Amino acid sequence: MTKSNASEANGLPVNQILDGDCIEVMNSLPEGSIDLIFADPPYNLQLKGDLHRPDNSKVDAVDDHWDQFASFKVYDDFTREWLKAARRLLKPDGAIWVIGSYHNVFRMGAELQNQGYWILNDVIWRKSNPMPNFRGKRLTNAHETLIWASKSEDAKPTFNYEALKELNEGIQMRSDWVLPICNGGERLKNGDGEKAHPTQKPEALLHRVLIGTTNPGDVVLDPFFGTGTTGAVAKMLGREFIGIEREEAYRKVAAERLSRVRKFDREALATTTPKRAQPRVPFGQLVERGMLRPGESLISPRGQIAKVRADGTLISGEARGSIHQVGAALESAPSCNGWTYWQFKRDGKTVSIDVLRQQIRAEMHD
Amino acid sequence: MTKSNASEANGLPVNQILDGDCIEVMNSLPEGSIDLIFADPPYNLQLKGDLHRPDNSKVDAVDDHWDQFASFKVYDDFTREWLKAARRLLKPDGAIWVIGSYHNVFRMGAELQNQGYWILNDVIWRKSNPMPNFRGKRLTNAHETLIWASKSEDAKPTFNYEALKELNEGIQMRSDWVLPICNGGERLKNGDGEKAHPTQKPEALLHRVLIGTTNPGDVVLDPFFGTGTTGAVAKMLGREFIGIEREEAYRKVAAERLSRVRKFDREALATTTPKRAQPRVPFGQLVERGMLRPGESLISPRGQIAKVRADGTLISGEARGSIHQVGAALESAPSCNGWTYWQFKRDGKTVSIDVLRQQIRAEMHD
DNA sequence: AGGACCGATGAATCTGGAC
DNA sequence: GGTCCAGATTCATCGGTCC
Repeated sequence: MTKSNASEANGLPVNQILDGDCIEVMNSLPEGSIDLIFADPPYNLQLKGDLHRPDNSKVDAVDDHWDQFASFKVYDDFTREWLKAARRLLKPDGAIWVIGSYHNVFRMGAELQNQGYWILNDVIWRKSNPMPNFRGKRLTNAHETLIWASKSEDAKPTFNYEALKELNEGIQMRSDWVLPICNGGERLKNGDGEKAHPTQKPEALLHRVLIGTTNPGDVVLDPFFGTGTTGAVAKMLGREFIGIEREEAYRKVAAERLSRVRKFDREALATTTPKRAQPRVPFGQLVERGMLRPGESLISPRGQIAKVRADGTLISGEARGSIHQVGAALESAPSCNGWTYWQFKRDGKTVSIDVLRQQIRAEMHD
Repeated sequence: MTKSNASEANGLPVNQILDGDCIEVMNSLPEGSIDLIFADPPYNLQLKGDLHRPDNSKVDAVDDHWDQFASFKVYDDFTREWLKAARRLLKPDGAIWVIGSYHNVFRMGAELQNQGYWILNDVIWRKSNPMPNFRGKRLTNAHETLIWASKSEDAKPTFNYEALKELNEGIQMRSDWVLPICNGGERLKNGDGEKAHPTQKPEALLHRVLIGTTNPGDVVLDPFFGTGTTGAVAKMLGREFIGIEREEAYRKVAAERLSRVRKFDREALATTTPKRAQPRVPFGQLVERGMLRPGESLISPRGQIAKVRADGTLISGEARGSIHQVGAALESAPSCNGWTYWQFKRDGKTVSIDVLRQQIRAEMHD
């Protein structure tokens, strides 16, 4: 194992690049310990003879006379085993991202579903500068597909909705992401000036994945580490990473790369707080604290009146109950957010009751 | 069989809507007789409860009986059978298009490969106006996936490279297609003014498919005909169609629609594409792409400093939010164009962040 | 006539914490 | 584990009405 920055957290070898077959190494790590897995597995079986069975025996069918069905079988066996090992490692609310092209992504997607993973979204990385199709026999292959899945249907995976919305300038993030391919200064070269890895992923892609589906301190595993883009972005963003890579040349490039990466400071890593994370304020507290008086009138958007009662419930005609229940009753709606629905009068002006909730929350920060 | 426009070509019931189960009907047609199949099968959506918009209106979901399958096993059996029947019908150089979402497309793609179909491209239909994710729990589901495959690896499928290039303003057509969903006047309604079919596809999508991968006079089969978009566009473009549809209500709507369709003149095919507006660039993309670093300082015209956060928001004193919001806060102004307001330092010089936006836009034109 | 405003709606695996 | 209920959540487009 390469342990230049060796450290341990909860028995996990975090911030290291582990040497070996990804399935074996994953099976050696403790069950239910990983928050997120990002996997960019190989699929170019014809050109790369580096695919091995779980028992490490060499696969002949791949570089032998090309037999589509035999090779799909081999690829499916490989996919099944590493996805199984990955699922064992995930915490119950953990999640996985896989990336691929039409050569392999359908097989990965089907196997994810077969194993009980629950697909949350498929995401299209739309390349702003793809390689053209020179022979004019196909469409320009201008995208790759990612699949984001939780460990099971009833899991509660991390999703930083607000942070992604901010990244997209206030509009909810879509399932198609326009990002350039990795080239220029970001593209790692070996000593001969050749690209160090054929499929190095752009850091921007991992930035979006990690901002959106992990929190600072989370442990992110990449079983096909390559040049370590996942590790580099994880380190910048204050996440822990574990990389697995069997090729020494890639481990070396990745380790050197990681040594140059610096973590962003804490303030920069803070992202927009979701409203759901803010402390709950019972409406009754406004009455207890005298911000609203029992008997005082609240006004609906359509001018209907409800009276505040001493226990923090409302009464309006036949309807009585919480601010939400009475609002829903007046609107004949299945639900209603009473905080944004009701207003009251102060000094001749009409004010939302949510202003009072914000006052209480502001005090709680002191 | 509905044979209002009954005709025969090479023993094929062309330009008709056939009644019945698509597998049985396909098996009754002659082997090796079809040039192109376009298939929009049930997606096997698995919806639980109702979904309401934030304004409390209810989403009219796809809950039709024909979209219900008991298990992946049942869906896979169905997929295997209709793809097998489809492959028997194709001419040796014929091709197939299938469309789906992440619920079913991985299973279709894997089965296509298993049966010996050869995938030519996967194509992303990027919806310009998708339905948002109302609960903020996922990414906006903003695309669907099509797979274009030939009958076998050594086939020579029709591909009208030049025609697609023309459709794309002289640039090689990519594998991601931006098209609006089908609504407005094109969306077929039933007598009650409700949508006639829950998943009617836009004609523009079929236009591109048929222009790109068929020739005039080709026979196009759609085994899940629905409201007959495939037939309508085929007729307009001078292709023959065969539709199979087991729901009488859909057959009726489709037949009526087809009776109104007229074949285009050749000139009518030429369309002028309006100049696109400048693409919107989210500020967060500058951060994801490393053009600005989390923690880096931006400078206002009056020398005030704001720090960039990892989600593309700024923080300056008490103010936090988008580049526009923080700029407006510092100026006590109702609004502010952050792009022209903020600057940063590079190599000792002060540069407007708008320069970075222009860089990104320049790349997007490639 | 034209612009502002409002309501409707689209293939969706769409909540979470307390008790 | 089930039940209850607070309360958080939307973008682009079309078509109709109002000013």
